[in-house]
Amino acid sequence: MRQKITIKTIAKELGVSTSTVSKALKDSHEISADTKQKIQAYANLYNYKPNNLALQLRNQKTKLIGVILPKIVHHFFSTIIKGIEEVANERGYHIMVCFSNESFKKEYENLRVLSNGSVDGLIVSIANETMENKDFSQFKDLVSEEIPLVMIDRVVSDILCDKVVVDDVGGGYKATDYLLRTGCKRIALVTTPNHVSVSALRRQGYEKALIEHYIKSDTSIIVEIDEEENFNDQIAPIFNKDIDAILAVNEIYAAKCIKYAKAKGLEVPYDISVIGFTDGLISEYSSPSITSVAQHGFLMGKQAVDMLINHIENDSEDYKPKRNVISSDLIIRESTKTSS
Amino acid sequence: MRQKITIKTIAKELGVSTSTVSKALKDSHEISADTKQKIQAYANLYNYKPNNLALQLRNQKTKLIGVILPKIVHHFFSTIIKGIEEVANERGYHIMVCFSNESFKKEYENLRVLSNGSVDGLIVSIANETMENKDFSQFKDLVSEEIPLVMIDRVVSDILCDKVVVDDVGGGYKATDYLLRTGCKRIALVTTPNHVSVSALRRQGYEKALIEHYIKSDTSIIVEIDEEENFNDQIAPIFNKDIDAILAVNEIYAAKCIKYAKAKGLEVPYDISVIGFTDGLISEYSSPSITSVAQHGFLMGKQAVDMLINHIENDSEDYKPKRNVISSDLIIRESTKTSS
DNA sequence: TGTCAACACGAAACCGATTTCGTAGTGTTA
DNA sequence: TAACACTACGAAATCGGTTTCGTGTTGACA
Repeated sequence: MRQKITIKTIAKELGVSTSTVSKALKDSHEISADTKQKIQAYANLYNYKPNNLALQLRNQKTKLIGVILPKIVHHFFSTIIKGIEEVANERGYHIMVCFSNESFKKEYENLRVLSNGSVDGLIVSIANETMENKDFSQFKDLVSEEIPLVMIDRVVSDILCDKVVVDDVGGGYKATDYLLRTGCKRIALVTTPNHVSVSALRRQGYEKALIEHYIKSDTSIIVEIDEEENFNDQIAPIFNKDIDAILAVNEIYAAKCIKYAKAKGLEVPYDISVIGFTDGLISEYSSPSITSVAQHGFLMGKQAVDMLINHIENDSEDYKPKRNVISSDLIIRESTKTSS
Repeated sequence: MRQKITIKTIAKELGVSTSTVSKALKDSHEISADTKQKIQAYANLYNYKPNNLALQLRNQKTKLIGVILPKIVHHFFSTIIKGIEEVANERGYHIMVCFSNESFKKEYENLRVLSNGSVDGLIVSIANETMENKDFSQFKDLVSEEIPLVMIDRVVSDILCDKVVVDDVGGGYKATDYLLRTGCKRIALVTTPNHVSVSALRRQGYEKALIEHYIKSDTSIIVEIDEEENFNDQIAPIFNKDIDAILAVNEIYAAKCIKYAKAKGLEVPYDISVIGFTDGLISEYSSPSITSVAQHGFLMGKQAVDMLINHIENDSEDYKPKRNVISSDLIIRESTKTSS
């Protein structure tokens, strides 16, 4: 990079001290109008910009927020980022984004680097691998170092920090309840293995709704997809079980189920209703469009960063962790019958 | 934040100088084994981490790359980010992500902040608004300040920096050519206003293919969507023009066209073929799945960051700008006939 | 004419590291 | 014993700003 112009350069060039330059650029009353004018003109001419690093070091704050998410090519997570970035910008912050790719090691590495003073606070959604091996020590370290932290979506309860979560139980409940109210009797559940905490919660909601309608949940129509490659082989069995509806824990599963049903000659929603989670582009634009549980990632991002910045800028000794729950709503489209 | 432990703390506590501590922590031969052991043990015990800001200021490099994109909730751009982040991490960098939301002002603001020494280099895809008003002065400033810059996807030719672009002309050509080869005769184009540079290029490819097949392009079957709200009203006219295929400049337009065609009782692809751009989730999971032009955003991100870091780490005086073109491929799915 | 306040500016400390250079103390050698 | 090398460490400069405090000059007032 070319020789940057600094306060020192200006001071030397104009034969004044660095303090004078600094004050003049801030329009301090201590400096005479003449000198100010001269310094400001010079600074403008040579396009002087104060070095951010120096300011950050001096002020002991970076106005930067670290964000660590499991993945990015995903509607829910990208809307979260959008929400975070929007509010962060409004409040004068920028964001550093990292991805764990669901890997414990990469998450650990990112946390390590970002907690070295690079950022004023962190927003994290935990990687699946970390959820499985249950090693949360690095998060506990953050808390004990008093680095402001907000956990979103995938959270663990014994870490004392702010949290924003989706009401996944409620979402599962609402979807299942809606299917039952529109006349469905046997609702299959297409989900992921249970260690994925959000799936487990959605399943709870599903089971809760069934119970309320006096229906026994039947594990033979619940599929836990382990490898996405042979998705169709894994869901095939439930189609022989007289089902008239499917609740899928994400929109890709929902779309795949619809495709499979069509291939089997079933018509959606007349022969079979389908509801997915994650109200993304697939749900909106496929045909039939898919009824789905919206999780409001945008709102989640906004709330998370608001809590974080409040924490950062509030230097009272003891901060009481808050927990926000974002309710999930059912967006009704063409893949379900209308309530009658 | 709690009182952080610094080199100074350690030095005072152990009664040595800061230089000794610094050297001991780097295992310098200048320090006796005894002293080293003592200092390292102390640092470990109190979980000392060197302050990143101080290091960045000292080393005059941040190991940070600024990324400014028009939007995030979009398959193409999110894959670009993924590509950038992956290679950046491999090479020891992190990324700061900002979004312009297609706004000139926000782009300008982001550029201003990031070029203050916060990052070692920038990757930018220009906002639509900037494309329209053609004010690229801030980019020229970056170049003259010798801040490494890579422009991706939406680029302007008279800025002397590295570039990575998609072969949009080729993509438009390949798609149109394929439609013609599979028996389509009248291919409508559903596009955006022409100032969006990528749309203009895709249209060039479309027209080139028509010419090669001795077909005159007919503006009555070309629609420039201006407001997405009444999309259907805008495309309705072309359906009365005997068309047997549609080339849409993005996957949302393609999906909406398919939906509209279905509603009109047309069957895809037997009555009408459809091809979109951006090979995202919609194309893959809707039914019928949509034949589309893949733009390889992942690859684009990887190449961009590679060029950028090469530039950053190569301090030879004159850097010659490079320009990579990523070829776009046709992914054939169910919304088009098979070639026979 | 002496006193004092206001003005305009500079010196120096500071943020947290790294690194160059200097030096006290010890041991070796002629 | 004088000269010298080596070990182990510290002082100080540096990165680029901000901020506190001190000070020389001026003018007003008694």
